Amino acid sequence: MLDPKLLRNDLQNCAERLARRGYTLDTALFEKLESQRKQLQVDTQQLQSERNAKSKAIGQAKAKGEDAAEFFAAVSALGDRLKANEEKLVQVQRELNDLLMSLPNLLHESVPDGRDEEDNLEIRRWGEPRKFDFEVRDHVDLGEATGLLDFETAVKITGSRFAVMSGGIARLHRALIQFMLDLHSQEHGYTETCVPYIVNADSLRGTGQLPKFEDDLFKLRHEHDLYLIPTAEVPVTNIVRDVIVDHNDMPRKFVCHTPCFRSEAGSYGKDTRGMIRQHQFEKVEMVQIVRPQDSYAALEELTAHAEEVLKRLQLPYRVVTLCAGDVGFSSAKTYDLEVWLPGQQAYREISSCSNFEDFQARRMKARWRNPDTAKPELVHTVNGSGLAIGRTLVAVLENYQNEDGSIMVPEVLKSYMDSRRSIQ
RNA sequence: GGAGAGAUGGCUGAGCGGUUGAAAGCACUGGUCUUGAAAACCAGCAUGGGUUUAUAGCCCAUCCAGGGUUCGAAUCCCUGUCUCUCCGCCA
Repeated sequence: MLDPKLLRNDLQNCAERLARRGYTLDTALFEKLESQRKQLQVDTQQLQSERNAKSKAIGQAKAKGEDAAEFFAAVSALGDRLKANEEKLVQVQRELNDLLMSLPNLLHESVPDGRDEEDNLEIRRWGEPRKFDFEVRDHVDLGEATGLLDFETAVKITGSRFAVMSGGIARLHRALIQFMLDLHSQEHGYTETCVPYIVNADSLRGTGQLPKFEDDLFKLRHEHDLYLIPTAEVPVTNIVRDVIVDHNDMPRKFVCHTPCFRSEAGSYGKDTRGMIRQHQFEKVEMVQIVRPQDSYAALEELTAHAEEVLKRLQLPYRVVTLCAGDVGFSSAKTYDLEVWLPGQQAYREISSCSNFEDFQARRMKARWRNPDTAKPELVHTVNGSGLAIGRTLVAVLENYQNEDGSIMVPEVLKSYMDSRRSIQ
């Protein structure tokens, strides 16, 4: 959520900054609701103040044993007006809050202009795509060749956009999870965390998936509003919801492996082949809770942590800064890591690292006590995938393939794979 | 699933329907004392919002959440959520 005070004091500027994203802020509506709110709130509080004063006088009169009858009528008369005012105020505040909750974050000034992913800015590349002296296969063909990746059976069990892995590929999949958790927890200073995969609506509002993106979620049939998590970001970041974090504990750094569930509504016909876009996939996520002044350094650090995974796996990748039109709803700035996929002859997203500044923190009331002011202030939240397991698996299969369809095991994974050298 | 008990400030924990935003303790901050520290003593110390140039004042709200009773609710009533104890079931 944006700072309501900023919107009130500098509405035009906010509207211009939101326009960079392609978002049109209805300034007239905001101003109308805001002026109504102001009038109603001032009036209501004035009436409350009168009521309090008179009720207090009754109490004092009674304490002295005096007759308080004369006050009674005066206070009763206030009652109806007060109630009517309060009801209107609540209504306007609700409308204002709905509007506020639907506004995306303001972008950091370093975010490049642009409309969509075509305009994203590549900032660096690492690794040379391997030259193959045979015709490369994509991961679907490789999975078929080894018989260890089965989409048809998954369709029978559940439906489209699921996969069944077995044998060496299932093992490789698990090895990737272990490797990433170990790297981030042992070398990058993150606390390994295990969280619920089902969350309530408050948590989803906190990180920004609700109220706008309910269609992207799997909602459970249950007496309460519960959802499968679309990313570990939701449960992990909400650890600090309604919490005042001790400044000595900052930054808090969490690494967490979870499955992720996404309905992929609106991506019909997109990436229908293979494991790139599934309703269920595993991900290792990094989340940092930091002081505001540290959040951009944290974003660089966390992005480097994600890159380190690709470097150790010897997978070529590039880093792009998302342009204004492509940055997600809650983010102020996002770097995407894109891994080289020989089967597609393209770089494909494998990690997304974002600084949300105080946008999520304001929704979550996640704060820290600033020792300089002694006041609770909003934290900044930063997170990123480190990495998406399914897509990393795809990248390993395609980059490490042999002519006979077997797969070499990356050096860093051998210790997680009983020293196996290849999968076939 | 059944039966009880409970939810109060950063934490622990008092609180006959009427100056209670809330005792006390801990923690924290400042001060006195001390060569320094500790101890002791003194003082301060909730959050959100409105108004405002203002982190000054003034005002409003907040004792799990939402309703209700009342001139007035932390305190009474209803509903929900969560926690704890016992029983049942269970990986």
